[in-house]
Amino acid sequence: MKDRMRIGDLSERAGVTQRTVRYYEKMGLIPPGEREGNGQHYYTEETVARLRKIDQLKKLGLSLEEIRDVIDLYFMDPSGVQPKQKVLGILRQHLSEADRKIEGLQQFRTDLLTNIERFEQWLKDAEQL
Amino acid sequence: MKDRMRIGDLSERAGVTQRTVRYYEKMGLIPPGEREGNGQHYYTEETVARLRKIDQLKKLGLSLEEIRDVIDLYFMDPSGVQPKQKVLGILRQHLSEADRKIEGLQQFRTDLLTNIERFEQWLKDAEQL
DNA sequence: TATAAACACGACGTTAACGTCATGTTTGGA
DNA sequence: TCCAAACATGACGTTAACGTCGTGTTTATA
Repeated sequence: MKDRMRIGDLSERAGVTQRTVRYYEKMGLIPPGEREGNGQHYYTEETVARLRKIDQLKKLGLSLEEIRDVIDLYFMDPSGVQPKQKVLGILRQHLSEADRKIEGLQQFRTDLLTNIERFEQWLKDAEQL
Repeated sequence: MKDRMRIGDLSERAGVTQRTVRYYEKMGLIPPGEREGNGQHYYTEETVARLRKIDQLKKLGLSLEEIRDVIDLYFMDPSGVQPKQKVLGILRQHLSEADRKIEGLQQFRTDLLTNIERFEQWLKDAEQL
């Protein structure tokens, strides 16, 4: 609930390791948060949300690189104007890829069901002996 | 169309590299095919089909390990009886995982669409200036 | 039969996404 | 103030799924 966590609290609240936080930081997935001259990094509540969103997207099969391309849209403040038309393109691309994957998975699902049924039937038949 | 290809033809027809063939062979995804004492491996038409099916499943996000668990079902001859009840379990598990992934992807798709619309609207508004 | 093309096999290289030390500095509580 | 707990950083390790090289044997063709 604080807006000045160190990496320990952050990682615990987000459910990731400190190594992961540092890795994502270096990869540009989350903003860095150094403070003063001491060297320790301080993070805010939004970073927790970012880490959780990243985790969600990962579970959908997106790579960190892909996530880096879209993550900002989830935390866009309506003030950062720019040639972000590019982002739109990326989004559309991800959209059609998602469509492809969904279609493929549904086909796979159907195949699995068919196989299961065939298999059960075959087991039943074998029992008759 | 031959049933006695060597690795060159096989890999070309299946659209994979020879290294991939050897790797899959070692991983147990395709049956080995040595012949005589010479050392060269000979493959059949079915192996081409297997390689293509493996490629399809890969594109759905299955790992080689997962594929190894189900690939035989696609090429099961109705004669190999055994405690393959286990296979049924694996199939069911894959089924529910596929369901989860589909659901997630659809949510992701919806999110993307929302973001795209919001973004386009925002661009339009900004143009009004 | 002489060779180039094809094949076999071992070993090291590569990318992604971190894990796991090792070592040195900073912070927070008794 | 002192010291254990927390943090920073660098470096090497790990898994998956192959790529790439080097070297040595087999096959096919002129």
